[in-house]
Amino acid sequence: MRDVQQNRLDEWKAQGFDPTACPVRQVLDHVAAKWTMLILLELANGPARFNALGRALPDISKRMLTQTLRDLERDGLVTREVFPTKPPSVEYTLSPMGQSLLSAMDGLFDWANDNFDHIKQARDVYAQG
Amino acid sequence: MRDVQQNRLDEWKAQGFDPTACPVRQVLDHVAAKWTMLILLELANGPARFNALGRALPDISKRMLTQTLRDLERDGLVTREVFPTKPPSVEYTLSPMGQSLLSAMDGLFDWANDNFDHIKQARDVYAQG
DNA sequence: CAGGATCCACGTCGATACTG
DNA sequence: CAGTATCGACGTGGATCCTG
Repeated sequence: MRDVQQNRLDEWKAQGFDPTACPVRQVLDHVAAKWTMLILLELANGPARFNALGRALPDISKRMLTQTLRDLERDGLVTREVFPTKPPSVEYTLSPMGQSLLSAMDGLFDWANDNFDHIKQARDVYAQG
Repeated sequence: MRDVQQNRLDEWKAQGFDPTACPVRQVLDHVAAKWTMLILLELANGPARFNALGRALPDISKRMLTQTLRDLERDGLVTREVFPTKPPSVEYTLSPMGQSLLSAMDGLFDWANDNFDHIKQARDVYAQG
């Protein structure tokens, strides 16, 4: 609430504290990134090549697949290996850290499957009222 | 990968299956929503009023606070109660389902705190190579 | 096969001003 | 206090075309 609490925000910034630097927010942003988790889940089945991932996620564009894989590689969640065949083939593998992230997400996945019906119900009720 | 796998996507759609309707994706979108989790975490400390939440999250705008709270209420994760005082006061409370979502997120929160340093390291390494 | 580059439509979000 | 309404900036992502 910038208009009400600009003061506090400014204090934080003056002290070199950036609320957007919070680890939880950073990881949440990652999780939020629309494709990251789907790709990680796919790689949980084993290493896969670029187009194989594309086939597994029919509604992703090449652009986004490339970009998301770069981000994941950059953050050490996925390993990229190029094989000098012709035409070239590239294999993506879940890193140990990527695996541990998926493990940490398990609770959330289960929750999603268990509670989505409740959410839909809540939405219906809300739509009435 | 629309150009490569448009066929498969079309098949799915023809069968009435919408990949974006996947519970996991829906919940992930929710988690992604930049402010939802921060608000839920804040409400974990107990019920809070509109401006109290704003004070706790200095860099949220009134617009986003309102909108996010509406979404949470709509999905049954948060309860909204109006007290007819003057000026009016509104209290937001975590619902049981909201609490269970937070519990399901615990693993992820812990992971974020434990592994964020590793991610930063990976980024540094990547920035070099 | 595995991308890189470019263009553009769209949705999200912040800032601002106003209300019961 | 707790919002609503409106506008404009910005980022994200899809479509398309090109390359080693």
